Amino acid sequence: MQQPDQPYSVFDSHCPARQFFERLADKWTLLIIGQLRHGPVRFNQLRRSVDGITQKVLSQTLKKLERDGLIARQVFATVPVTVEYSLTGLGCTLVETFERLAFWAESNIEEIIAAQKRYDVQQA
Amino acid sequence: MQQPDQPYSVFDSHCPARQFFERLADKWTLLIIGQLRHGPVRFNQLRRSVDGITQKVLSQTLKKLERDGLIARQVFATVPVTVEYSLTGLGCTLVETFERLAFWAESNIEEIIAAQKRYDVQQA
DNA sequence: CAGTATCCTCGAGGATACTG
DNA sequence: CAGTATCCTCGAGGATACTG
Repeated sequence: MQQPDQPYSVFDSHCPARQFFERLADKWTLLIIGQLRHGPVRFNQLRRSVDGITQKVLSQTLKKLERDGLIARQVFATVPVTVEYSLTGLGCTLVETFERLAFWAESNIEEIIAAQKRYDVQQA
Repeated sequence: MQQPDQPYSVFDSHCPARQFFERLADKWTLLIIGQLRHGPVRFNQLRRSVDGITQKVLSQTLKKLERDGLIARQVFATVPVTVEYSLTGLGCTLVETFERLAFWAESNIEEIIAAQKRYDVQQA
């Protein structure tokens, strides 16, 4: 028996976990998950709150996330129609990871900018 | 005073933290950070262990990470020359985040694949 | 060994217009 | 409101050859 408890590795490009890891590490996936962390949000609300995303890309990303079982899509028969997106149980388990990453980025950005300046001076 | 403790948000596209968040969420950055988590690694070792990465992209990504102050580059005057990459203190604080993300992907990939199958059947 | 230099592909994603 | 349809740009990143 070889590694019965961990058959999947994000370092192996043929591994399904790696495929999904690359999906997580895309421009919008985690930001959308993050916006849903406090409850359901409508399509255009999402579009406004995730600064810079276009309709098409938001629509595509939501569809992929729904397919992965991370978010749920619920349609309300109002006029005009309303659609709410929310996290599934699986999606919820990912939120903490998003929060850590976001918190890290927001906390350490100043130190990173300082490092970049040092580096650029050294190169010049 | 408005939000003195949290001037940066990853949801704002003009914010430096968002810029860096997008950098974190790229195809290779976190995988490289992850490979360095047990100590220094040489260039070609990295290339072999991060499955699928090319020389050029590895080189580019390492340079960016060094500029950000997340990794350190040390040259040894052997013949031929040897170069070791290692995490800085700042880089180390990011490793835990990588590990959580990798662990999440490896743990939940089967549930995700099952959700995808259900979705595809429903659509057909 | 640890890269750089060149050329090139290809698909993510932006812009814009339209719709049930 | 919540999308779809089309067209198009542009740059990440792959392939290959070369080098101190």
